[in-house]
Amino acid sequence: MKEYSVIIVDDHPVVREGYRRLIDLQPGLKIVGEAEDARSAYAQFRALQPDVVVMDVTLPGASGVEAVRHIRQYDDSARIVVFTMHLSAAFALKAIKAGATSYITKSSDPKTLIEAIFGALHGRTVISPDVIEAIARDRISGMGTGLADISPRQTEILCLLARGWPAERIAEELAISQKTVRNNHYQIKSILGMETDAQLVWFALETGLLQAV
Amino acid sequence: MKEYSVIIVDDHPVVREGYRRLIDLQPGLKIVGEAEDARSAYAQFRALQPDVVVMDVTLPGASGVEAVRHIRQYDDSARIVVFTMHLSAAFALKAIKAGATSYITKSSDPKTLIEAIFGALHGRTVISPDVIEAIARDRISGMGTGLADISPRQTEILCLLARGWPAERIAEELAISQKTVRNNHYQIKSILGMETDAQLVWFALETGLLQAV
DNA sequence: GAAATCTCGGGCAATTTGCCCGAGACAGAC
DNA sequence: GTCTGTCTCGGGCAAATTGCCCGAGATTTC
Repeated sequence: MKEYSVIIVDDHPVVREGYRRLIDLQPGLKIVGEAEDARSAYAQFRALQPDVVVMDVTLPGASGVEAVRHIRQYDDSARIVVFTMHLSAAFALKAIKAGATSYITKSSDPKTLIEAIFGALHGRTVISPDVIEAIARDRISGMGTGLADISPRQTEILCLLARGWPAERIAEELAISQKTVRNNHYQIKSILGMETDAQLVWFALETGLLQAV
Repeated sequence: MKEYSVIIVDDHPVVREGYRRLIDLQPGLKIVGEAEDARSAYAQFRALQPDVVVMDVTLPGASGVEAVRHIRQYDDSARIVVFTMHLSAAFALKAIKAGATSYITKSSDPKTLIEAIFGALHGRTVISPDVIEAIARDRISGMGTGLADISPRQTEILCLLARGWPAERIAEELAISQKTVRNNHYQIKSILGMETDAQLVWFALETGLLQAV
């Protein structure tokens, strides 16, 4: 039986231990390397050329989604299983768009992860059921994530607004007038159907535009 | 050598697998039960009377901090090691106040967790170094969490504001006038030194007043 | 080259914020 | 008992912001 090589990427040591029990003990799979951030994940991939990468997308420093994109740019045939705690449709879609083969949540049954890994080896995409449900729910109630409804510039402004920046500082940062920032602020709330600024923060959090510390 | 019993509480199966490798393989410790939410953690504790509980505080449904309090109410001598991904001074202080014996982050070296468990058996409190640092930083730059500076009523209002509720709805909910809500809104921002409402959300998130999904 | 979209901002009424005030309730101190 | 402090609740009012409409120039799309 051929043994496939896996590298695991997660910033929490205890989770990496968990992978060892789940993956390394699985006949046919072998963990050949591990990384705890995006940079070293990429380095490990180049050095070890594993058959599959299993990675979280919330990593210290650079985003895991960036790491996925980066790895796929280097090797278009790379198989990447994203394994994360975030049960968010938008997050999942972002990861898939960036080139992830599969997207599984940490609340899933361990065998779902194993199936996803073997699936990935054959190029199959596996999305865990809870995420599928989240995506469906999202589509039904309100037309996608909403992120698609606002322009790139507005997304940029939303990002800063949600970070808590005052209009004045955003205007400086983007070199536009405060009035424009305010107009966009209003437009964004209006398009997304939000009543308060606090809701904008939650929206940014849910769509993965921003990450909670 | 006496073998101590441990129950583990975490909503992510892979993390529970990690515990198994870290704790169960450790001479002197044995995992006798596991739970994936606050309710069943309490039930398991009553049923199994373990020497130590190792638990995350972000659980589906009821907060883990509540679970800690609940368990300690049932058995004041319970030893509880909180093991979580949240590197937040306020979060840690809340857990300790609720009765946790130790507070360790998931980014810590696994042996820190093991030390904390053995420490807990002897009633010693262990706080992981990164959290200690966060607490110190917090104390230095700006007098504690800030939560102590606003009144209970204001905390209540902050909570709703940060959830994204409009003033109107808060007024209804609390049966007070919109004007009072607005006045408090202003006072809260003023006392905490925040400029925008979005910052309030982040504050509530950091202090553990609210939890990101 | 016409239509659509994005970006940028002006204008203006309606609302909210920022900041100050006072009153009633309720605690603990003296 | 009274006194003082703090909490809660809201009025008032100028200054600032929001909500909503508008138009112009730049780009993209068909």
